[in-house]
Amino acid sequence: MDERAPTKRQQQAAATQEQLLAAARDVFCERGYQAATVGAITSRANTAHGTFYLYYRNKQDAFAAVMDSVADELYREAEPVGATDARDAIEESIRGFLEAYVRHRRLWRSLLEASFTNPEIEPVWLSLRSRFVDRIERDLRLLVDAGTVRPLDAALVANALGGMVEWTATTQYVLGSGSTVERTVEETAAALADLWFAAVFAPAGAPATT
Amino acid sequence: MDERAPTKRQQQAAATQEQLLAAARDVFCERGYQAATVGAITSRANTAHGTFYLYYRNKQDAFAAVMDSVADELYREAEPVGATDARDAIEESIRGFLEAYVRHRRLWRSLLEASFTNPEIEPVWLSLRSRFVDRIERDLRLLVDAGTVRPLDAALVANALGGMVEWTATTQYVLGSGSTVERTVEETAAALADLWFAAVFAPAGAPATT
Amino acid sequence: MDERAPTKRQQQAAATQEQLLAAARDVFCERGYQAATVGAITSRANTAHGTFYLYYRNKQDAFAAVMDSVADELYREAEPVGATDARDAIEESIRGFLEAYVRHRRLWRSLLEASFTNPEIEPVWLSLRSRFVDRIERDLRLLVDAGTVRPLDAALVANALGGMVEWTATTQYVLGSGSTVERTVEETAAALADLWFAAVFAPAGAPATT
Amino acid sequence: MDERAPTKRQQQAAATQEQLLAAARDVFCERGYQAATVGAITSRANTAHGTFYLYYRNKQDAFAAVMDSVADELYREAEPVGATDARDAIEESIRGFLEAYVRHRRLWRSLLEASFTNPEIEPVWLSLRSRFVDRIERDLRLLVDAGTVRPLDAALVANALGGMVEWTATTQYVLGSGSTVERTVEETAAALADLWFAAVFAPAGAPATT
DNA sequence: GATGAATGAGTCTTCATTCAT
DNA sequence: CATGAATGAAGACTCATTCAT
Repeated sequence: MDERAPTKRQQQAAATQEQLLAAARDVFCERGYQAATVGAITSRANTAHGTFYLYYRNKQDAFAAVMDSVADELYREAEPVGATDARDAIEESIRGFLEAYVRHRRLWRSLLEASFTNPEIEPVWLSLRSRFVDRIERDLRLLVDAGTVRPLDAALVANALGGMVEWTATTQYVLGSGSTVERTVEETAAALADLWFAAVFAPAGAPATT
Repeated sequence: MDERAPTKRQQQAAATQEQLLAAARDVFCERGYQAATVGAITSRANTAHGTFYLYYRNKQDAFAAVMDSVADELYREAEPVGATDARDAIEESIRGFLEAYVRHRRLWRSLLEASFTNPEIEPVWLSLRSRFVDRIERDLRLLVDAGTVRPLDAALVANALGGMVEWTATTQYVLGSGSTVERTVEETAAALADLWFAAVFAPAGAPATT
Repeated sequence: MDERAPTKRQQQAAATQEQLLAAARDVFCERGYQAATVGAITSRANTAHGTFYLYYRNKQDAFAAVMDSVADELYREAEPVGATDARDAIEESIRGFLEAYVRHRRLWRSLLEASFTNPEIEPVWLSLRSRFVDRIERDLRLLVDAGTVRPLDAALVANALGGMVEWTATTQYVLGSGSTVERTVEETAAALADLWFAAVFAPAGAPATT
Repeated sequence: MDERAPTKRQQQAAATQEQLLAAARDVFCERGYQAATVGAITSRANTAHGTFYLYYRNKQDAFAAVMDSVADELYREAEPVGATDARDAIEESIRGFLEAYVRHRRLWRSLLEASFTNPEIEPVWLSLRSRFVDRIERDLRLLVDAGTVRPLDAALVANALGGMVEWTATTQYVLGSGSTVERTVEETAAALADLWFAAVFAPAGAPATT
């Protein structure tokens, strides 16, 4: 009976929730987590204040919902399809990530803010992050198992290299404008890919110690 | 009049300021930035509430003072004296950094929180960070100029490698316990040094593309 | 049209109202008056929120209905049938009252709470109470008219003695556990009957002034 | 140093607290417990909203303070000095109590309301009440020990007789005007004293059972 | 220099009630 | 009859900052 018929009321309700979600995303982008208020969200969504609490338990809950709704975009996995070359695949992948990151920089900033401010948000962030890191780890493991690269602590290395990219993006594109290195996404992707490739595909033996 | 011999009052004042600074450090460690209150600081310092404002303009200012007072410890530069080997020098340097980082993890967390929450704190963090990154950049530049390593965008690479270490430390030691990779400082330092060395000292030509 | 034969809809409606009433009783018992919410009642009754307002004007109204529905149980009049002895009759009556009181202590508590909080409930409580007090008054009046006891202000005395029993029950069985006197219902009934009997059947003349 | 000199600031602080206490008493009288708001209290006290929280943890705390400050008046112990006659002493005592009760009827009502609404207030009420009941119990025990009256369960009887007076006062003077018996304090005191005296000083043996 | 009393803006959250469907 | 989405008023509490003493 309730299978196939989104009642008019259900539609309206869904629309309301949608409005709230969109409003929340906007407000979190503009103000960050702390400075965002439920009032700002509802007034932008053109709903009554109390309506917010019909759909979200509290600000935190709404924030988690927002992050969830953009998770795919945030860590668009830029699957390096068709790249015949490992190095190109890496660069392409990094560039895709950086582009997605830049596109949502405000939201990223809010997520980091929320995670550091509010311990209950941390898991949200970590799970988002692990989608990215886990894929790296998996790929590394394959390379190691195939003997293509020297033995590596896959989990640690994935976290380190993923962190390198993530943190470079953060320092360059999220934090205080121009406070650090200023490079285009292209340049940055190329340089990071270079480092990444060199780090992973280095010859096994203790490298020549200059 | 204020040349020689600190007046008794001046001594008193210095002592008071010292108490406030110590109290502030403790409180920021325990509660983080947002959750820290001026009241908590003054009551731990055994001073009146208003006294705080004699020495610091506001919470932010006190936080900056705290971070400044521990800056050297935070980024102890573990100058790899006597290391004859580049690889050893890198590992030693990274280990020193990680150790300092772990020792002050609470304060680091507060600093990150404060930076993301409060734009005015960002410069404090960036300047702290640049003490570390700048040294890396300088060293890289020497290597590049000497032709020891392939040409590199020193600023970008320094930021990336520094970020790799910093962010690995953050995810492993600062964030929600056990949420990610768990390795000892030793293990982590070794793995990071390996990556770092490989990344920097890779042969110049486009490496063999698997 | 609505003479005979309750329509199916009417039966449905009656059932719904019954569910709401039962749910309301449970919720008032568990939470008291203030803390009870319409939402808690409807969700326990498995009805929509709005349905509540089809049958009750508001929370107050539902509460009155609940109290009305249990009125007989609350002040079960333990008509002391067959008691040949006045004293026994009194004790039996008191015991019956205390037992009923204890059985419904939660609801009593709610009623008192509601009466003190909400002036409109007072009449509900007073009318419930008067069922009890009025019977005492009537009996007293009979005794006075028959010359069996000394002249008494029947209304006042009935209120006083009734209140003695009622309030003893409240302090012993309704309020904060163990905060006052702790006696079994038996013991309490016996002692109260003793006082009651002595108070009513005292010799007329100014009693011996010790 | 802080022995004998109420600083000007301390005086002002004390005055502020005094204003808040008086304002709170007024507001609780007028609106009852639930309906009283911190805002109403501070605006009547001509202080900022936050000032309230300098002196009281919350509404409950302020209420307890109010009740404490009028405790003596509430249960003025009308020590029946110079009464040569037990009966007169009882009546005088009861009258004193009723007068105090009537004088503060609004506050009593609030206290009952608060006790039933708010479990944490119960102890406040019970301790106030016990000042009254305990004295009765003590006196009863003396009479029993002296053999002047028949053996009685002093605690229970004190609670019952005290409750009789208290509850008569409540029903007659506190609850909905004119809803029950209407008698002057004089009349009520006389009747209650009569009952009390008869109940306590009844002859030991099971009295003639009509 | 130090004190600490006073300020008051700012936000979340609950819930009785209504009404379009 | 029943539903349940939407409303919006109402209030408690915190805390950075000031300033008279």
